[in-house]
Amino acid sequence: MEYSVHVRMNERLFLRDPEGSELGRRIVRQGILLFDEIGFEDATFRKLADRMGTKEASIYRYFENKHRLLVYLVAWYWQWLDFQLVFRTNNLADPHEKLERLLHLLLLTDLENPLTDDIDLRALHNIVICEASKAYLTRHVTEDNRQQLFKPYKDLVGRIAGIILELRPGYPYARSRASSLIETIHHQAFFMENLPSLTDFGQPKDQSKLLAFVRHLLFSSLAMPILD
Amino acid sequence: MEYSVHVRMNERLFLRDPEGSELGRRIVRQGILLFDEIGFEDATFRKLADRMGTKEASIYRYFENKHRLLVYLVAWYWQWLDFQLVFRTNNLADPHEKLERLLHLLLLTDLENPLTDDIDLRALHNIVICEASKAYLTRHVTEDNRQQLFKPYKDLVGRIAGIILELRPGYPYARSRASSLIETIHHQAFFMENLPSLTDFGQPKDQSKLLAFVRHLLFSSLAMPILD
DNA sequence: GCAAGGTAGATAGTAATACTATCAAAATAG
DNA sequence: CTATTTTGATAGTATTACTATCTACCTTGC
Repeated sequence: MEYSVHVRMNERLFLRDPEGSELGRRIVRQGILLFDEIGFEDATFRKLADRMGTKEASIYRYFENKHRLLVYLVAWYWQWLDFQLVFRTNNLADPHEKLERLLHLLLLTDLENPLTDDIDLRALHNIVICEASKAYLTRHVTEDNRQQLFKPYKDLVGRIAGIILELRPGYPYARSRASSLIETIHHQAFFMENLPSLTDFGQPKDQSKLLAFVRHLLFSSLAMPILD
Repeated sequence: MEYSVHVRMNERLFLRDPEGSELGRRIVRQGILLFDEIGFEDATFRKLADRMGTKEASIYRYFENKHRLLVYLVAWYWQWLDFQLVFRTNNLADPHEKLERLLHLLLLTDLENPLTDDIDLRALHNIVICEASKAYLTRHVTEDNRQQLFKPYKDLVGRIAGIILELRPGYPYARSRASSLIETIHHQAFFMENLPSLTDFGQPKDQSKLLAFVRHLLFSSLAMPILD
């Protein structure tokens, strides 16, 4: 039995819903591959159109600009991750175990089907690591935020914060702990790959050592009492 | 008595040493103000030239491009911070106290002279928070890294890792702990300002609560034993 | 089978960006 | 005071990031 979990996206993320047409779906899927291959900065709608055998103008009918496409992809990823988290921690009682599952999800270690809905999750994960912060590190964060473009990220952070509070009721930094956990994992993964001397996970790149680091970091902060 | 601590920069960061001429110094100082005011993306060498009353071509004689200027500014900041760290922890014996000083430095809380060498440190600190990651989140990280452009950052991380190991000999993640500390502080500072629901430091923006969070995060991870 | 409405393809064009080149004027160094 | 370097001024190119328009096509509704 196959489940098709359709992720309904915020309408302000696009001009025309890309999941509503074949061309739109190809823009999203090929966009992921292009961003992954040549990076966000070097990507242009012209290059994407060429690779797809369509025209620049057609892509502009779906997305206002390249930045909005990035925000869309990243938002999709956070919604996917949030769903995965709910699904995989569904009938677990122990919040410790839930957070353990979360760590594996964030590192994308045990991924059964690398293609979901024809979306290349490894490529998308890479984009999130390398480019996601460019989605909010702009002058128009405030306006984008007002349009709810970052809601999926906030929802995920909220859900993680909830689990943190299950494990440690009264912990006063649940949201900050959640957002910093996500960002730290991605940063360290990027550094491990590109600037390994900023980490302790030198060659050979040791995903499991990175996991051990963030696990220790997370659980030690949740175990230690707060003294003021 | 005045000290002029001249920071000698890696020669690959520029085409002509900006500290070697009046025009060069103005490019750096006005560049900081421009990046701070309108952001890295919207800044151009033309706008910088206009604001300085000089010409685009003159700036290109100092810096290959806008990205290199950013890398220069960020590298300058890390060298400044590294010096400050050495200076302010000079005759301290207690590594705990050293790390405490570091936290204050990273947050730029107690800054006696906001202008060092005519460089606006508050503006530069802001740039580091909002734009520094764009210095390495590019396709040419590896090449830039080979040219030692990130050495100041690595040196700082190495020094912090050293203090961490004083406090906690044998801690296996000293470098990752150092780099994640820096990144976490900057991320949380950015979120507090722009996406406060990702933090627990809502309005009114509470710098001291952020400090309390990272302090707890840092020292709990260094206090907790590692179980494998 | 056909009209109406919408989607995509194709071409063109504009303003801004990210540079490069050149030459003369001005500053400075020996 | 001359030689060299630095800056100013102007110009030009390729690319980017769009916007506009028109035609072909493809539904679907009747």
